[in-house]
Amino acid sequence: MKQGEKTKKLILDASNELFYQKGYGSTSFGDIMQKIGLSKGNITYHFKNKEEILKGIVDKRLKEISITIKLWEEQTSDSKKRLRLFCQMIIDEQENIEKYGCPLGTLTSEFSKHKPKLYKIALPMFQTFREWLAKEYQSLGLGINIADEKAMSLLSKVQGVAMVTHVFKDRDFLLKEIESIKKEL
Amino acid sequence: MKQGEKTKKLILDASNELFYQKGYGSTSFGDIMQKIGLSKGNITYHFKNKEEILKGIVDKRLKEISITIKLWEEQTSDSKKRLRLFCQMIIDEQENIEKYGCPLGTLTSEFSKHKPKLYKIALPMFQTFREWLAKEYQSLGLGINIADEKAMSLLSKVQGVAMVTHVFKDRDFLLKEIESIKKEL
DNA sequence: GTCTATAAGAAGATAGAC
DNA sequence: GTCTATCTTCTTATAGAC
Repeated sequence: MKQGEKTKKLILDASNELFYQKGYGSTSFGDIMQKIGLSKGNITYHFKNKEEILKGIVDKRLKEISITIKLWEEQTSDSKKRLRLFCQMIIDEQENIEKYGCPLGTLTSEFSKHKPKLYKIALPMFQTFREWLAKEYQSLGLGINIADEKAMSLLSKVQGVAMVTHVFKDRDFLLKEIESIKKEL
Repeated sequence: MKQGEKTKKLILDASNELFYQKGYGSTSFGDIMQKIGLSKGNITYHFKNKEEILKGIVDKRLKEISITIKLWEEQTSDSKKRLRLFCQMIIDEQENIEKYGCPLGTLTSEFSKHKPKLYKIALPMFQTFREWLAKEYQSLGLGINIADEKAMSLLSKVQGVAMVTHVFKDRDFLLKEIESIKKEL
């Protein structure tokens, strides 16, 4: 990898972490470049503007989501078990969720009210999960509409748990509630 | 009411609305004062700083929450019905929730990651509902710990619905899901 | 109490030296 | 490619006239 590509990747990784931990709006170019030990003037050599960084992050995350889903599908062909693997993700990430909330939910929420351009960039991450969940519910014999409703319902439950866990800093709640959601599947 | 008090109330009402619709961070003094047709230089005559406006809003909302709860308690002494009235609130506010999310959830989330001072100001609104829900679950014969868990669980479900409804702009989902939550109570 | 004008600071973005 | 310095814009907050 060339030096330029290397720095670009460093900026993306640092931004991804900071956008999650502090939020997009509260993360400045200074924060990002300080984290990787370069001067902040550098950032616009690698990215035209802040929005382009977000796009880079979403691309990166979408690829990671695809890989995660592929792993779940390789682990089992049982759709009910796959849905449980989806829920398990929240348990695996419990520490980060308690501290920072859901990485998808908090980012998308930050944009949904009044930043339509950024919202459109971030939304596909959510949609990917929604569509995959609906597909798995269809495999369980549900019609396409009901399957999508069930997908939304599961997304909703998991987002609620992440949100309340984060707001009340209560990881015990996360564990109990996710287990209960898994059982009800 | 004196003129000063009148203007102060106007600022609080306008801020309350804008903080909900645009978010706290994205609402400027200019936005607020433009909404009520006064010069923006005026604002610090009535409030020391932006944080004080937030405090005023939270005070106002806490009073409204108390009144709402009192109304629910007057409507029925059946705790299960009271819990359903809590859920019904989301249905009554469906239009706003679709557009702007939950007024409590989105505000608290905005602060929870990296603005601890503002977070502490906003949190009591959530706690009020949590404690009241737990009290009602206790009335249904549950022990104090289980009652609190059930309160968290209901808060979580409702927050999830509000969040997903807002992010996907899907009011139909809200209606179906809240009705389903009510039935399961 | 409200106005206009402005200070002070932060953030995104640009320019030119090295 | 990275640095330092600077520009511009926005926002909170202040000062003084009316």
